[in-house]
Amino acid sequence: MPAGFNTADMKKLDEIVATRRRVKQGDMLFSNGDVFTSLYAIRTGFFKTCVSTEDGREQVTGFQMAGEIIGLDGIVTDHHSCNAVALEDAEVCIMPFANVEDLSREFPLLQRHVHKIMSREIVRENSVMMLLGNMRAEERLAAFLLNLVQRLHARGFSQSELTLRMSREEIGSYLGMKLETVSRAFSKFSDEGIIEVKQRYVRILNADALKKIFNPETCN
Amino acid sequence: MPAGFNTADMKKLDEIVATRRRVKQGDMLFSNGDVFTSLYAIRTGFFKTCVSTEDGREQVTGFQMAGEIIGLDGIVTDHHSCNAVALEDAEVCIMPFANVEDLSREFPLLQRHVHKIMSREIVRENSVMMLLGNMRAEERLAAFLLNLVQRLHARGFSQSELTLRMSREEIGSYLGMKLETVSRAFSKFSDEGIIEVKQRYVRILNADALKKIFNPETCN
DNA sequence: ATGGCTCTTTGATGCAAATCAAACGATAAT
DNA sequence: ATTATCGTTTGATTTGCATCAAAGAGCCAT
Repeated sequence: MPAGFNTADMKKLDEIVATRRRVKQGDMLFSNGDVFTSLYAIRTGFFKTCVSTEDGREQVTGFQMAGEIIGLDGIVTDHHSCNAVALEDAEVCIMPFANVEDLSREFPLLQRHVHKIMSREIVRENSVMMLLGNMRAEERLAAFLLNLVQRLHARGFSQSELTLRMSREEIGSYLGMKLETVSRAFSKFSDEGIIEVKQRYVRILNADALKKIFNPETCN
Repeated sequence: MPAGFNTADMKKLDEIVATRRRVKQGDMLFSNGDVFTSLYAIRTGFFKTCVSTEDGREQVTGFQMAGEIIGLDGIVTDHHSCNAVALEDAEVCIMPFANVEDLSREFPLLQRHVHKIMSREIVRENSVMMLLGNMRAEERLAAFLLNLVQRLHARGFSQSELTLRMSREEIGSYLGMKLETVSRAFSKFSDEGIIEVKQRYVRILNADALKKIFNPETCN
């Protein structure tokens, strides 16, 4: 929540975040076709969102962690168009969207906040399109790791160590590559001494090298 | 604009759409780094939006036509993160975002409308991610053509004929493939009698066949 | 018309990633 | 402990698309 509210305001704002829901690992918070009523703010845990075709192909559209908002896809049609799956036991705040809209009209700061969240998601997806459309396998994985660790660092975790919450297959689905290719890219980075990998544990030994792979120009 | 307003309201709402701007073919409406002040509603003409990396790779993130809104990317940072280029002479309504937000607080219907526009963009990008991550070249082109013609049809144009406003290279950039591959896919469809192509003119002869290519399951 | 653009098509070749396949490691169940 | 299961790694092979290359088509300016 953004700053700049007095205590009376805060009380009102707290209401939209009043009810919570626990989601067990592997369970869906919502799924394609569900009626949309609420946005969800992740309190703890880790989610993936994915869309799928009738013939069973699945595309992971994002990985979300504490503090991030999911469910925005449901606004346009009043129905969700993707699945949100907990990759570990999680807890979310349920924010009934009608309340969000009501309070947004009352509090310009909240309104602005909501708009920024949606815009941020649009911009994020733009850069995923760049990833999928223009980058090679290793560039994609480098970008993915840097993005993950940066978001974790912003939450107080290490900027060089992380434990992946998702499988190689899920990473591959997000990055538009097969699990074997993901695995090979991990091994390559490991061989080159850029990272240390042990299953889902990853330590970044040479962040600059990763950045250089992701974008050869920026870091000389 | 959504229905359901009285004339007094409409007058106010008209204000946010009061000023217009012409954009010549090839010119940019806004570009990466520009300060964000306004959304733009396309009145006439055709745009592409694209992001690019420092090393010059470009990804077209969308093609927009009359009635569609561009500029949403700028909200989150107050600066645009992509370029909007007119693919033909165009005219847009400038909608200062501060006004949009002010009036959204006053008119719930407008507020809802703005939210839906942003959500629609998120959902669209989700399906582009599916396209880029999971589909083969011909599936992508089939999906692209079907999407384009559907949007044109919704605007009163033919559901079987269209004139492309973008080059093979731009189509390729959007779909994550090279211009030669785009050209080959066009030729293949043409050889199979699914479409008729003459440069940028395309006539869809067998929409069902296109749908089947896009999604083998749905149409038996 | 003519030459000089740009865009498009088509062919030949190369390569990055997919696919196929098998072994390995970690975890959970008996 | 032993087996089964799932996720991961690694190797061999195939393939779809990229790349390289050149010719053709449309368009503009002179």
